[in-house]
Amino acid sequence: MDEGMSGFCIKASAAGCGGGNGTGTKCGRWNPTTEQVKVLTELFRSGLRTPSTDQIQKISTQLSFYGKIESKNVFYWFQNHKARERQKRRKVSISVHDDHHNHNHDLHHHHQHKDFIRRMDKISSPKHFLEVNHHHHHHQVYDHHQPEKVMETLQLFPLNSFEEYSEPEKLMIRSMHANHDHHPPLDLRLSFL
Amino acid sequence: MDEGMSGFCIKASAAGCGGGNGTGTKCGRWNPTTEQVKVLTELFRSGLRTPSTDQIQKISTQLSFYGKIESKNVFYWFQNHKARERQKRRKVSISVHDDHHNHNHDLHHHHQHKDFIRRMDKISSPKHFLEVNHHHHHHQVYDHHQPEKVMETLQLFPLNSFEEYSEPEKLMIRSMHANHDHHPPLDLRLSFL
DNA sequence: ACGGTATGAATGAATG
DNA sequence: CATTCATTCATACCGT
Repeated sequence: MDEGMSGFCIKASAAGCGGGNGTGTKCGRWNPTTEQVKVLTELFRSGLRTPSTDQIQKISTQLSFYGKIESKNVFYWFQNHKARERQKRRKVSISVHDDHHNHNHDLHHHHQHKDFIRRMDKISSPKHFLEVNHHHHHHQVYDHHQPEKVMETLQLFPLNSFEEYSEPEKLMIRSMHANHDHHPPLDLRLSFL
Repeated sequence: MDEGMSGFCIKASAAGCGGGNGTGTKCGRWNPTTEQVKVLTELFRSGLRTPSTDQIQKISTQLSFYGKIESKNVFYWFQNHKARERQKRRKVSISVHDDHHNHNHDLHHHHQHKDFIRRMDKISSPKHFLEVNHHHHHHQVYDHHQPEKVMETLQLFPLNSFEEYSEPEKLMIRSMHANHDHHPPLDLRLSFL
């Protein structure tokens, strides 16, 4: 897995890194070698989560033996790894329960995939509050319109209201949910917000 | 990383993966049904761009009626959809009708709000040897569990003196631990078990 | 069979 | 530390 799964992500795009590092590494973005990842992972597994500046420097120095690397890469690596690890731990696998799933009332379209039942526990989704953006013009022009409330209420199937329910799973939902917008009962369909 | 890939179901023996369905659907990757895509697209169209965790879970639960799906799929779907839309939008916007006036938009939203980020400054480049000379008390920066001993002090490589000059790169935007009179307990040599 | 394209998944890099 | 953006990798799928 991880890098081990293949270990060929070495993309040598000779795009003038100018760096002058003889390794012909791509400059755009650090591409860790398998060895580097291995070591980093090992350190992480050992319990290191937020290395100090000194540690970061040392680590990157050592890792530079395997290829181009900068301290900030190490820094980011740990940040990301930690964050994603946690994120992963907080997934709620819901579709594992096969109640009456014979959902084949689909229309006769092209190809229909019957791939099911498999417990691929992986990361899940991040959480955040409603970020009904405030039209702050960033350097991007997306998020054109965030409807105040996406009221679609796409009632497509026998909705199962599971508002604040937490299955006996390991819902690690550390709810930072301060207060949802005082949603009274909230009909919980596909109408969010 | 551990969280890297998912447990691919390369061996669709009898577990999930459809168990020899005629379509030979591979389990490795979520393949949304047309209904799922339809709903997702509808939601997107209605303005939803970055669903919160709650929303993601609700959506995926609802969509599971149509077939196997997990929260992460929904998460990724929105991420990708948003990103690609932006990317496409960008391609079209590039040089498209720049009001031939060359607006001198001198000011950009360049955040020069960096102030106390100097710590990462030096981090940008690997230093010489590891100068493990600092003594200090213990102040673990490790999150929770800190293996009493994480070090094996396994010298992997010849501690070369690699001096990578740091280019005028941005400095890390982040204040590392303010005072570090004390250095981490680790004696920082790369080590792994 | 390929080759291109659409898109799911992963992750480096930021920013607040 | 949480969340988001961008880029890339890996596949599924479709056309020729």
